[in-house]
Amino acid sequence: MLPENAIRDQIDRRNKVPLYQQLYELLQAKIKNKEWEPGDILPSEHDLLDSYQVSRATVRQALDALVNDGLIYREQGRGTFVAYPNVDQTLVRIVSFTEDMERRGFKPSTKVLFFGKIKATPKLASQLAIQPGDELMRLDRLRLADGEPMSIEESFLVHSMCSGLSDYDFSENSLRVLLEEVCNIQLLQADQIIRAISAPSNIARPLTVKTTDPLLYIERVSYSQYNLPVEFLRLYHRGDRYELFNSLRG
Amino acid sequence: MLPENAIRDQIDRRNKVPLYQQLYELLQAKIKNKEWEPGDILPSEHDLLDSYQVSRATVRQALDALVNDGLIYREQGRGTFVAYPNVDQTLVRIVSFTEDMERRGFKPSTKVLFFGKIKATPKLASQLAIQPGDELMRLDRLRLADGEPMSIEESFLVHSMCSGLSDYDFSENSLRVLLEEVCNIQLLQADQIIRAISAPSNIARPLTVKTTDPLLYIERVSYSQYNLPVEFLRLYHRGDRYELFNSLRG
DNA sequence: TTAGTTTGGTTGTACGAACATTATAATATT
DNA sequence: AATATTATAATGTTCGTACAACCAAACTAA
Repeated sequence: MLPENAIRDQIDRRNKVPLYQQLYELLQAKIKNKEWEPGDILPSEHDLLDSYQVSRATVRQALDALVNDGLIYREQGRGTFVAYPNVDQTLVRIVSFTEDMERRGFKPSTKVLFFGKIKATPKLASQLAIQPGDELMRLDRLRLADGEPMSIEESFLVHSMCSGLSDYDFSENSLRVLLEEVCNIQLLQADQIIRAISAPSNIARPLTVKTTDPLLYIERVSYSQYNLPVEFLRLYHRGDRYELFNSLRG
Repeated sequence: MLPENAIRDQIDRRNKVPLYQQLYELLQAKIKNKEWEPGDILPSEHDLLDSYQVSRATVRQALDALVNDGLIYREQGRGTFVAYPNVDQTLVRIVSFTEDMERRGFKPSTKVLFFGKIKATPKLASQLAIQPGDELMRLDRLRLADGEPMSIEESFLVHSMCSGLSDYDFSENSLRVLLEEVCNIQLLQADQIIRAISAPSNIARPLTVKTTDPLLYIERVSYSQYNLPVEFLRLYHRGDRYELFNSLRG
């Protein structure tokens, strides 16, 4: 983290970003940077409003958002604590394969299977709100956990939004980080469909499974901060190794 | 809706339930009872605080919860509207098969495959926080959509919590409604795991699929209002007919 | 007619205050 | 020493207020 990128641990009242949003991001950063670890108690609401010079309502609004994200939990009479990341976030937020695997206790690695420009098919075009025939970047990656094939990701990116990506090594760099740093695009929202399918032969081979074996198949469309579709993703997860977890309310 | 069960459309300040929670439930009921339909504009926050005699903070807290549920959405400067139920709620809240299928445009029906008492296996016991050998009620149902097999549900209920259920017809009555009305148990929380599997032969037959066909398999533990595990559920959804949908944030 | 302006209504953000509920630690009582 | 009480501090709930940002419609002036 370079000093010029380092976020000052205070709220800028001239900034147009709402105070609770700024506070939310500051606290989120502290948790993500392991400054506060799971089980740690956060400063009390009173301490926080004192430190950041905002009202309690603002503090609580920021904390509410973190509770909603599952990053913290509150216990009346005791305090607010950093949550244990046992809850699988894959069905709540956009999580990188790397983060996902580390959460699950695997060592992730990646092998690029294909990278190049293609023309949009009608189906891709409609998902990405472009014209059939428009240029797309396609990136196929085999994802491994502890060296064993786990998933295949087929990414389709709207080329006009990210033409500068060709020079990078996608087996080392995170696509999301590159999108943000090179193209100034943040993927803030996504919609996805989850199905169970039989492994198609071209997928089965690199995954080292049989063509009849079940896969957890996900199609995802991700949207930028401007609410424009940027990426269409096909995920093929090995049914015998990969599972999703989530919580429901009544 | 019998008059004695009808919820009075007002807030009871002697009730220990928080005001925002009461208001949340009242508004939720109006939406679920189609009193307000998708696209309809809700009364403004000012109108609501006037009608229910609470503060704006309380109104907003109730509305926040509804937004979180995806039941309403807000547009600054315009108003608050009932959301279109295009979003699949199956990964957010506990949804009955009936409701799920109606959302998807199918006509649901049910065939009971098995109903009786069994002894808890070690695995079931650990999931339900009871002792191996303790009594469970088991209910296996084939779920059909437009008359075609869609899913199989295997329910395991802690017998000590719901001994009065034996007399009911589960092909006609909703298990959740019976649990609530007969046993006074509400399923407010659940954790589940989602996998892709090959259809086991005993499941494949009633689903009318081949044993190698992929299924979307879900294991769910549901908890009561007292936070005690009540039901363990195995769901086998036909991979060719059933899919899940959800949204992610960045 | 049309482009710009005003106005009223809506949600969004933010403040301060008060009391309720719960958990923990300190203190008093038996 | 064990138990009951009290004090304190934390989050939970609710109120009232104010202004900002935004939208739509009515209005005004070129």
